[in-house]
Amino acid sequence: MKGIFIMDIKNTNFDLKQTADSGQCFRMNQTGDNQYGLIAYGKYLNLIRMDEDTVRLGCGEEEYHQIWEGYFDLVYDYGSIIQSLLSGEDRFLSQAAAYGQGIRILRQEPFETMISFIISQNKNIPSIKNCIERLCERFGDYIDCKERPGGGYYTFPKAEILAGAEAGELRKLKLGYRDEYIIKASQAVADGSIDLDELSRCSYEKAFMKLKGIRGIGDKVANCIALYGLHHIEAFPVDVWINKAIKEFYNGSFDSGKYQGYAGIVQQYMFYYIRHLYAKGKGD
DNA sequence: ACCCAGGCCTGGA
DNA sequence: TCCAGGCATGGG
Repeated sequence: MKGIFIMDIKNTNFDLKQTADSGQCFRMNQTGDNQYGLIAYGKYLNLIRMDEDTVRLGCGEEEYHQIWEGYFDLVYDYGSIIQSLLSGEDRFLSQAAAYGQGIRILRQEPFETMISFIISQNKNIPSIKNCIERLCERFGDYIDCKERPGGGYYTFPKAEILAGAEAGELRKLKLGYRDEYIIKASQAVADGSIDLDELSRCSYEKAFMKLKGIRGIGDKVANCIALYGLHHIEAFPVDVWINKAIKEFYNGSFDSGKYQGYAGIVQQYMFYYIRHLYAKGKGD
């Protein structure tokens, strides 16, 4: 009844490298040539780039439809958005869209997204990844795994677990001053005073305000959680890189309202492209 | 040693 | 409303 545990996905706008390097997720890593491994929703998924527009997922059909099709937003048509950007008059955006046309906006677990982006503040991406792995090793569940190079892995911790963690324990994981932010946010989720599933169903504006009520979550982090965890694709996170792009290519002001309803996708192309423009010493 | 990182909070103009 | 400084720590 399970069938073969391989799913080939045909999609012209699904690039593993671009998605893994897009800064949305911190547990999708390259494991070989054209090969990536992802830990999410308590599972490990192997992904292989087969050719231009084919990705092979190491999962069965049931798991695919239950988790990964939504996770990678594969039913959504990114092609038409890219086409409109390519034919638009904004030169920077058309180049950005052309460069990052394989990026997808992920539907990550809301709680993991919330904690991950609380950690992200004032850190670079490699450092964020290291912190998250340490957090998972210390507070997540160990899962035995044969498909994964390196064997078993740790799931992202549950809110109830982190809610009961001690600040000192988190400090040992090099989370710095974010320790109390993480504990308080986890407690809010665990005791029900914030309902992340409800926030994914309500409006972006309401979700944004509710998230900002949590200590350690400001405009930028709230928008990241809204976009990558709650799939409010109108959210437009502004970080140091987006600011760089706005300063350099838009004379200091950019109106994301021109892309009503999908500004977050536009933001993602901008982020990925501006980082590429500034990248030094790394061929690609 | 130095500077910056997918920022946020507080306090003072 | 806007800005400066502090924050805990690792990566480059």
